Amino acid sequence: MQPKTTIKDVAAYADVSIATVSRVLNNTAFVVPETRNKVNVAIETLGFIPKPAARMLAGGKTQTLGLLVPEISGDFFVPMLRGMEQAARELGYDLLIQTTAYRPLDVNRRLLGSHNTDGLLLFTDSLNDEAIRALETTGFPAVLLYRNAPPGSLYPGVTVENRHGAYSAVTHLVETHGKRKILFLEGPAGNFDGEERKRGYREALEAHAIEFNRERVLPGAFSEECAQAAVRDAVRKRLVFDAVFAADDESAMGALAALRKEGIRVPEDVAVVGFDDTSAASRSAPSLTTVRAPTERVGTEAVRLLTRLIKGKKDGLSVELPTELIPRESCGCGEGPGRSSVS
Amino acid sequence: MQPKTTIKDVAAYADVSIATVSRVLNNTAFVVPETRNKVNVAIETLGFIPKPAARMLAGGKTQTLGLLVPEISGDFFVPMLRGMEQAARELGYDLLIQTTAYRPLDVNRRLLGSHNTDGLLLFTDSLNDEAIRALETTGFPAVLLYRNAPPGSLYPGVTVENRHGAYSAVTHLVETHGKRKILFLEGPAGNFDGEERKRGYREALEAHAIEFNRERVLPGAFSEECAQAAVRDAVRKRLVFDAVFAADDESAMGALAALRKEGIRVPEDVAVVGFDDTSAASRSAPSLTTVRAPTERVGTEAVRLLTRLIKGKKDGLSVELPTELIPRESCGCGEGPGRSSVS
DNA sequence: AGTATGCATGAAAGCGCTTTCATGGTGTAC
DNA sequence: GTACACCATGAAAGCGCTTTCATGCATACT
Repeated sequence: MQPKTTIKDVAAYADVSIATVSRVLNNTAFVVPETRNKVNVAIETLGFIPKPAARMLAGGKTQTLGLLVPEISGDFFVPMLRGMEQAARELGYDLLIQTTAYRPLDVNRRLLGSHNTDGLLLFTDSLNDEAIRALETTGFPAVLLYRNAPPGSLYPGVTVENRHGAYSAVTHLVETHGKRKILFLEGPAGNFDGEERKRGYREALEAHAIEFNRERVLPGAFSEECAQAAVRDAVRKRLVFDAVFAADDESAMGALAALRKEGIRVPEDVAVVGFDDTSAASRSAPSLTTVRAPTERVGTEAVRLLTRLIKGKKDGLSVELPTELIPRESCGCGEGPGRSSVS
Repeated sequence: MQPKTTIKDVAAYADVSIATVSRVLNNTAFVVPETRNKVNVAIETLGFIPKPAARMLAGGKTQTLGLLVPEISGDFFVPMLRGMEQAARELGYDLLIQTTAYRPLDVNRRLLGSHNTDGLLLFTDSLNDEAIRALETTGFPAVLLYRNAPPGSLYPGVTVENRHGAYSAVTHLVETHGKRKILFLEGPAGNFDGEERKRGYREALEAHAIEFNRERVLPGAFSEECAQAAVRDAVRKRLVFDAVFAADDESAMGALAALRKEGIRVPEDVAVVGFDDTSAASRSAPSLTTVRAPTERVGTEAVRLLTRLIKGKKDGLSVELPTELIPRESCGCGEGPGRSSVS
């Protein structure tokens, strides 16, 4: 790739005007096959690659999608990103990653201004409701990940069946394993997924005529440390429970760790169920029963939706992807060697 | 942010020429404080943000760094990316992510062409030696991650002390735990880190007068599944060993799983040590003794190096970051409750 | 044959910015 | 008082591409 091949060179080589080259490049108008051929040969020979910056300046599009996340962390980040990258590539877009961690308000300026993405993927809590609404008034395309639009916004969202997933997890604990004193490790305050999962938990209790007990709701904050501390305290306070349903796998891992350290057997004494099915879930000992969320698909769907929005297709409705309970050892389902071989 | 504020508007508002606006924007020439002030006020008032595309077209720089990875996966990806993102942001660059998975050869074209990054972060095996050399002949700035430059290339690389880390891990197994029949789960063929770690393993054996035994080198491929299968086979083939040193944590996790399933106790019967200290290492049961690699710093250092290269500073020498052995339960060091509470 | 219609192509005007070069107004020196 | 620098600023030329708009040729119609 010669650094300096421009559309002019191609035009000269093919003996046509730059307009024609542009036309075959973008397929924006009919070009006689013969001419088209000459141009293609020239492009190939010269190894010409259109400069996106110029393209963008002239045309207005960047072919770049911005991903906004509060911080880069968590086991589900990798599959989600993988899904996005793949979809973006297939659709001819690039992916720009930015964290909002240190400039939560300044975002519009920086992102829309500074890099001119064609659209934004807004991860959960990357932007607050107000910022989202503000963004929408500018008419900028965006889709929300793992949350729905705030009141007053029409941005589509890509979510997973949180309530259904939580509902089936709790139902499984009750119906299959006869548990009735189920702790819930909730998510960070205000987090969409967390709230929905909690709702599913409550609905399942209700459906089985189990009274909801505030004391059984502990902070998990989607954090292993936090969950671990909470469960440890619960044990030491002699809180009685026979199962733990965590709002996410990280919390579930924390619960597992706390219980182990307190000498409580899982799943014999206490069953544990998580949510997400991160890669760690199947690895732990005991392996973690959890609700599988199609994380990678969330990424691809979000990108698809966004690109449609960008193209002006207003069919971009919110998507809710299915979740599924994956029974493993930690609830008592796993047949595997599990801990038996360990002892 | 009005979508259509341009430098012209600012110039008009401040009653100066666009050249002057550009000058205060970029601080490229002295501007009388009074004028500068007028301009700044105009910029502020109008909420003006220079368009990067135009900037780039005119000036030549994109302020964007490209990250090339073969595929998005693995526990270490998140911290590395976090490090990069942070450094990039601090230095005023954006991060563009691309996988080479489906177009391993086409890269130059697509990446350099299609998005005009100012420089490239090349992850391990994202590009083969030839492609790297080819890239270098174009004079394009790049730095290598987790590998050194191939012969004939002068690109700087950011690596970790693989040999030292491996050496100390094996030494620990030998000296502290009296192990002498140590299996090695090697990395993918040709992988830089893997090769270096293997070298460290061999050197440590040699230093302790333990004969190197080809049979004790098993494929791990940085993959949990692969490692698990390899260890399982080894056990079933009645291969004798008292420790496993895995070239990375994923493999180590595979080993842990295989041993557990085969009814072999860790660390009593067999000690296991990994490499990387991914987040999963401290979570597993037993927790994994491993060599900590400063993954996040690899990201930040790489970005720093790259931006220097871009600025033409030739001081960009390769960096090797320190590693450190983290003793936990899986080698027999952990004091924690570990598996005792489980049984 | 003469005019109308269609259509592939070329010429040229930007897109928004950076940067060179020209300009005119000071300040200094003779 | 004239001459020479010096320097802040403006005018204008691109950067490489897309996209009207105009053009000219070939075909179709009366």
